Amino acid sequence: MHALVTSLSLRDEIDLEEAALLDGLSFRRRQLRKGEELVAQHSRPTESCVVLSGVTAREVLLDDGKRQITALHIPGDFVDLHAFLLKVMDHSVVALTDCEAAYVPHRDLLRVMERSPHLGRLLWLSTVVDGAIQRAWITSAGRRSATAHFGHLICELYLRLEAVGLASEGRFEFPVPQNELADALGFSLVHVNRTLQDLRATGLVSWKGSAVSILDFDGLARMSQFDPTYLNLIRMPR
Amino acid sequence: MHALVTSLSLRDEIDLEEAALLDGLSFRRRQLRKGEELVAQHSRPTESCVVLSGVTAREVLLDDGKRQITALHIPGDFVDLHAFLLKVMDHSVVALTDCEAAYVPHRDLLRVMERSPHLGRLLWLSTVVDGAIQRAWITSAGRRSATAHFGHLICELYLRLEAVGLASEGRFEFPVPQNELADALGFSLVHVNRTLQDLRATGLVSWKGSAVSILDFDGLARMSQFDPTYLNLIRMPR
DNA sequence: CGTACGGTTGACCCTAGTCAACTATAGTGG
DNA sequence: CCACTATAGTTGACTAGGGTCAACCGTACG
Repeated sequence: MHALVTSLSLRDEIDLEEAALLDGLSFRRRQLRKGEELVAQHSRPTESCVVLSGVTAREVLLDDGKRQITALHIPGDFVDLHAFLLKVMDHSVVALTDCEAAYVPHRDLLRVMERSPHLGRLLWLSTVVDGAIQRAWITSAGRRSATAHFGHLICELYLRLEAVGLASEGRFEFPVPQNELADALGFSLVHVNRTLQDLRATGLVSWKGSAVSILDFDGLARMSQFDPTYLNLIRMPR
Repeated sequence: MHALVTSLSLRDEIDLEEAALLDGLSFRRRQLRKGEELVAQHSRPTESCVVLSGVTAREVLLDDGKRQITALHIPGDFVDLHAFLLKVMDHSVVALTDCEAAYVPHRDLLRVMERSPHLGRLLWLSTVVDGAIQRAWITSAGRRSATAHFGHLICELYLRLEAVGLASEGRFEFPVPQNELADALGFSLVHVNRTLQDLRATGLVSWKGSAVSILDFDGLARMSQFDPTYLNLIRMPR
């Protein structure tokens, strides 16, 4: 599980011994096609899942057929560490693109945490950062204009993808249709389309197919009231 | 810190030795008047804060003066355990009513976690449950009608308050003005008022001043698509 | 060349925001 | 006891943002 070393070391130094512990974790690898479930709602996972490639989403399906995506996950993200403590999944995790995922047994995670309380804290941290992102989403949904909401998400995705080497110079690939963006933003499909046009019109963003390009990050961040603090992409002792 | 024993034992058995560890935690007690800050944005706390009485809120202030409340906290809740890992607060925590709070030094928490990995997991769990609640809020904001959104919040508050003995028989005290509810729900003040009138008209809820009464919990839960699973108010080995 | 999927547009309507006034209630000081 | 004030709640009128429906376009792929 070397992906975990990379991902956890985004936020704190990992020493050789710790890296060896993570590298030695046993896991099972799985390929998923777009639309497949990585983790099912109401299941009681005994392993937790790390995204290796592709984009995945946490989704809640309501009785009336509506869907809300509550988080987007990119390579390196631990997608259901919660289940380790919550035991029962209150939502499902699905692949928005073809994906590769690694499943690590909970008992192995437990062993790592016993041997290294520091790694335990870093795992904890990754769930806490998820929470911080969710707070930003709540704020966007409640109090930001549609363009600011969308722009905020683009800033967030860019920094997260850049941190794992999947974005640079303002550009990244994001092969997720407007349909799914709508469920992440809480918009209708039509409104996503129109808001995106507004964003293009500002000259801050270009988005063609799956090629996203931020033409003026500072400008986009300003108009979206985006402050990257919450992502905690800073290496410091934790 | 006996409040912690009560609160952590909502979700798992706590044995005598663990209870003694928690009871022995040193802390400083503080009284707060309505409107005062428990934890300031951008601060780097060296202690984490447990609510002993009153209602508190996590709030984000935007540049344009708008405010979003991203979480409500009630007695027993650990309000900024995150800061233990995030280091820098990306939001503030304020008292919505007069409050009492206990501040526990991080180094003492660390010691407890070293002596009892199980308690460490339960502390972790409390942040993970916060995350689950935030996901429910995102879903409400994005995909539920105004009445369902509000109703969902009422169900959530009731179960959380009931779990700590502050609600029973469908009734609880919630001395939080519509103004603040608006910032929690992402509504305008006027819309809170009108949505509350709609809720009253359904006959499911009565809300007079600070006296909230759920007249038909199942009915309210049904119309709000409320499923209590996410609150994890079940005692099981974690 | 047809089909499927994703993106785009227009027309219409409803939900919810804004502004502004007004009421109710509790607390305060004369 | 009665004004006076501050806070909370309520109402009406108007408007803007965003949802819904339905059609249409563009492009990749078999």
